[in-house]
Amino acid sequence: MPSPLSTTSKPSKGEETRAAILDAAVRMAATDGFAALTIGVLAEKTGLSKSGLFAHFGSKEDLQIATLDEATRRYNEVAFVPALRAPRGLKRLEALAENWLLWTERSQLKACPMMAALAEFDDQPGAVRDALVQHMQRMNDEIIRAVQMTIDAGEFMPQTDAAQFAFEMFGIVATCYRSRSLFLDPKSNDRARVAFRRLVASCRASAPRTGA
Amino acid sequence: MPSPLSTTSKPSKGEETRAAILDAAVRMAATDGFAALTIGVLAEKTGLSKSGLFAHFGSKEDLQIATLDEATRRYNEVAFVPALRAPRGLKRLEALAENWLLWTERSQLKACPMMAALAEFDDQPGAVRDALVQHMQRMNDEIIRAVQMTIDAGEFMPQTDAAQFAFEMFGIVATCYRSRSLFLDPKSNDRARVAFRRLVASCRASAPRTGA
DNA sequence: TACTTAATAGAACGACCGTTCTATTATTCA
DNA sequence: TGAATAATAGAACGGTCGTTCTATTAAGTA
Repeated sequence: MPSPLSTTSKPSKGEETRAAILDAAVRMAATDGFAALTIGVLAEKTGLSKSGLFAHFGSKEDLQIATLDEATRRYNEVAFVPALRAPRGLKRLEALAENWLLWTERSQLKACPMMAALAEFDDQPGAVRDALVQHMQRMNDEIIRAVQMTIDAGEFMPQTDAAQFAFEMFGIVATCYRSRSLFLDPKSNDRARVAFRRLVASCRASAPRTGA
Repeated sequence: MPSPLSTTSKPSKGEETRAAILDAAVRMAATDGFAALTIGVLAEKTGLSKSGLFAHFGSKEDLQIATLDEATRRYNEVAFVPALRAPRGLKRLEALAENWLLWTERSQLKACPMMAALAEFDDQPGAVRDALVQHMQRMNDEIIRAVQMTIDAGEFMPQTDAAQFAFEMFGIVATCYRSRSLFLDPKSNDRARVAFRRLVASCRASAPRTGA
């Protein structure tokens, strides 16, 4: 039995195909939603047999969770970690927002798999929902930390409610994604940026300028 | 053949059961999502046979659209129309926001069926998605109208972007619903109200006060 | 009340679902 | 290279899906 967790050393054949499956799964969840993520279709798309694919995961539920984990890993890789290169405070907060808005196209995904998961599992109890809540909770906590740093840096007013800020920032990004997929509105990104600037302005320590 | 559209005159037996089916369908879509809205389960829940229920709708797709229409009808009945009793301008806009936040519990629904539909159909082409886009477009237009009235009343700055306001207001409400179902956060409503006040404040014609 | 039509039940369909079992083919490692 | 083991294929399962057909019961109407 190979080590279940992917190590940095040479990947075995099984680990390679598993990675290929998850790649297809993430792309598929983003495009068609988790409901369309059936084992039969996924097997066809990866050139495997149903049972061959199934053997990599003990159950459909495990496959869904693994897909969720992989999507989170990619978000961290292309959006969160790069934003940490920005200096603590408002600069970093802005980088977090911008990277969050753009991470799907940077990952060549048609939509955000996390948002798709949110939509389909937020009211359906089970292990998938639990995993999802944990991922989103962690993301939310990271935003709160970044806001707190901005307060500590003196760029936001000390009475700024960090959790409230995270709530609103999440809403702006989520609505941007929805506006893209539902209304196909090319102005979605700019709308989100205007909203974010408005939110930031209302928390600024110095006299907030009302943007255009 | 009875008249397909429900009239105000005496309802026939068929119309009665159809209404009962749609009532169960809306409640079920809100609670478990549209994916769980299968004909078998719905038949069981209404005490009908599968084929008996099916006969009321030509197809599953028609059932989904009818469920969407019914949900919209109820939203208009308990949220939109009552808000029109408030005087044009900011008062009405605030009533729209508050009623939008509270319409599901006033309708005894566990969640918002429209938000559930948004999540599951926003990227899946078909007649259901088309109907959904139309409903949401209409809602959005109504908000834009209300914002424009607020501008005309001199309560918002003339350069206020009404479409941008609608975008952000939609995001606030949507995130509130998600925060309720995903994080089960009892503070969700208050968070949404704070966000809405912030949005309103940034558009006020007189000097905007930065709320708590 | 009789007749027409609407409303519903029941059985069956092909398709796909997730899952299990067994067999066969690759890969790994001594 | 050869033995142990991992990776995959293929067939089959019971279950549920949406849908269709035919028969039966209920409702509306002259």
